[in-house]
Amino acid sequence: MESHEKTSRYHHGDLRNALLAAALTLLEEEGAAGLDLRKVARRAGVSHTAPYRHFADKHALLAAIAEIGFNRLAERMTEALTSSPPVLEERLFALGHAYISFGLHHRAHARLMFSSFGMARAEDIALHAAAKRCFELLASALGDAQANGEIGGALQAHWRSLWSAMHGAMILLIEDQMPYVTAEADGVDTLIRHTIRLMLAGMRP
Amino acid sequence: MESHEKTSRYHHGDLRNALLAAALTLLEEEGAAGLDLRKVARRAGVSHTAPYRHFADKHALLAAIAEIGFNRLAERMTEALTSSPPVLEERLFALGHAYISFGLHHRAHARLMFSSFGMARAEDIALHAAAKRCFELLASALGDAQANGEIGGALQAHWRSLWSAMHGAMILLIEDQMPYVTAEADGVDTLIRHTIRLMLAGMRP
DNA sequence: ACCTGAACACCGTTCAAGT
DNA sequence: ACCTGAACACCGTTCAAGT
Repeated sequence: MESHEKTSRYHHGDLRNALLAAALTLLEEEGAAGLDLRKVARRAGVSHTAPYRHFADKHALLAAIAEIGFNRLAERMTEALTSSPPVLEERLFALGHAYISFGLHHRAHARLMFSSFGMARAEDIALHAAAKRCFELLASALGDAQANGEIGGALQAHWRSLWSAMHGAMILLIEDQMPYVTAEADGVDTLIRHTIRLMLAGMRP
Repeated sequence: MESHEKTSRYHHGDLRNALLAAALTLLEEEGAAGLDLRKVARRAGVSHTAPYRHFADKHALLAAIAEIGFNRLAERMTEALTSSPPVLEERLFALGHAYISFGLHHRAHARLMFSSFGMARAEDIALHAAAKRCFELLASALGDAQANGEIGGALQAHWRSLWSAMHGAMILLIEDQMPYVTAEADGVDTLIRHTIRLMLAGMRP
């Protein structure tokens, strides 16, 4: 009945969020290897068993971290879209750039998001929804373009191909496996734009 | 001086290879999670410290496994190329198909190969060379086509874009993150072919 | 309702010691 | 030259117990 409990607060304050924040910090600082449950708990100032009040197991913590990542990525992609000129190639470039630079700036987080701690996906509805929002931004950009008559053909097929290309570029760059392209913006932007141009050529009606 | 020691054999027989074989079996059977050094040693019938005679640490064992993977992948891609009609689209499809179906048939192995236990790459010359052979097959297919006048533009840029797309498709399929495309051959082949056609359209001189 | 401490079954790695 | 056993410093997870 009292209003001082509007957000769920525990002894600690809000341990669930404190744990997530600690985990995100560890991910930035030490990469995926640094992300163990005991270290996260230590960082949040609680015993190593406290997290089990808030997450069923380590997997559940990772899923929550991944969900946060997809929400942030969707934000970046939405921002990129609104501040881009209303030209198809530029819109796709903005989306691709947001996608890939998110990955390059948060490597461990991106790896975690796109690591199928797999079937978790089907069960974790919130995680699934967050991920879906990201790739639907790309789908709707293509959908608009098709409505305008700028591109023809099978929308879903186009979208899958383009997304594959953006995702592959991101992963190869993150893992340092794209030969002769360092993570510097110039080479990355060139790769994104070239890829989009190649594919748009095939999508013209 | 004697000839009975042409291949290095130990008490065990050839523990190094026995360990690699055990690791590959575990990878198939249990995925990356099953690949711990003690389990590998147990499977090979030696104590859990014996592997350290042959691999500096777990990382080194993983790198050797990755190298085997790239060698096998290069084989599959080479075979695909030789048994494909001498038409550019078909040659690229054969390469993409070999690449992606390797990944789908050996998910844990592929994940490991393309997980940058990263800077290891720069140091491990054999691993680096094995990986390079794979993506040079794609580069030379495009190079031939350009020599024939079938495609124009910047060869390296084309190659990076196409490889990104093939890689992204493989990863998304492996991780079950390509919505509405199951791992069944039909949907996968359609995706590969569509992607190649889109890009080839942009490469025409 | 939320958290702790001891405990269990594991890891990777090191190091003296065995043959 | 090749392998073993005990040991160390860790994990994730469970469970009785505390407030």
